[in-house]
Amino acid sequence: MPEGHSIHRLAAAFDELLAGQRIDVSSPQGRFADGARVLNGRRYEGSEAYGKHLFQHFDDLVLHTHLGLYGSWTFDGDASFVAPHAIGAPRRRIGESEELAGEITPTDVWAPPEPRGQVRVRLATNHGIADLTGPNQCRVLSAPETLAVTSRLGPDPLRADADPERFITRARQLRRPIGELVMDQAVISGPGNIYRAEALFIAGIHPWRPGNRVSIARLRTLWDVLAEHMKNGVETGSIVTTSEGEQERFYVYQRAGLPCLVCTTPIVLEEMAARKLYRCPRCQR
DNA sequence: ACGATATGAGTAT
DNA sequence: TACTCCTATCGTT
Repeated sequence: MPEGHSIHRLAAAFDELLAGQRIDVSSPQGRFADGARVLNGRRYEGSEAYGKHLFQHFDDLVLHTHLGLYGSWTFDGDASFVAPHAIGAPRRRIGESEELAGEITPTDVWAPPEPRGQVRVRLATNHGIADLTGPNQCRVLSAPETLAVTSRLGPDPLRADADPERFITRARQLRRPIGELVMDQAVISGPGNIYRAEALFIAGIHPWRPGNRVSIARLRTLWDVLAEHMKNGVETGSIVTTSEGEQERFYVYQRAGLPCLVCTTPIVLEEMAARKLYRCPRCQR
């Protein structure tokens, strides 16, 4: 899935492609027919990403989506729609994986493609489309309802308004393992299973250590590591947490049984709160 | 044709 | 801790 960095990329992409325009909103699959009718023809005012939540403002109404484990947005359009992209090469898909958009010729006459698979929502202009499949949240909210959602989220390291002290204070109050707290969106919003594993490794923290037994200094380091790597994820569109020169993308994620890149001890795979947890038994204390 | 899996999270027990 | 939701993909029969 899309961790927080993907959602921030989406917000930027939508601002660039749709802001200020009237949008044709439909639900090819039909499961969002009512919402699509309400939003259809409204002006796109802007996007906001908060943790893994995306809020898209259509006049006074908000399309709130959450991609869950396997949701994704797929883009297609003519050169004016897809070509310029503030955050790197145009991507056809933002979700489980991103692919480079195919070759686009300015002279192409573009026509909207048939929806592929279960498209819950299609946002369309004359120049392009964005199709949403597999979200675990997709609904229309008022502004106050939007605030009610974000007010339950912990600070998002990718947001300028994030307060790391809120994360540190909360973590220090809880006895649950720090590995669980990093995945708890009420404690810190945006990180998912990959950033969890990798940041705890880089910060040298044992995932099962209770939050209230991780020092303030190490929690601050953990926040900084998360912020640094998630920002890199926003810029590049992919998660790579290893240092330059390293062949692997990850230190521990999906490396069960393989030698730790730092100390060669085999990486351990366990289960934590029904999710896979990877750690180095020697580097993380 | 199945079945397992996935970068998530709410609700029930 | 388990079940539920949502979908595509890849491996195995």
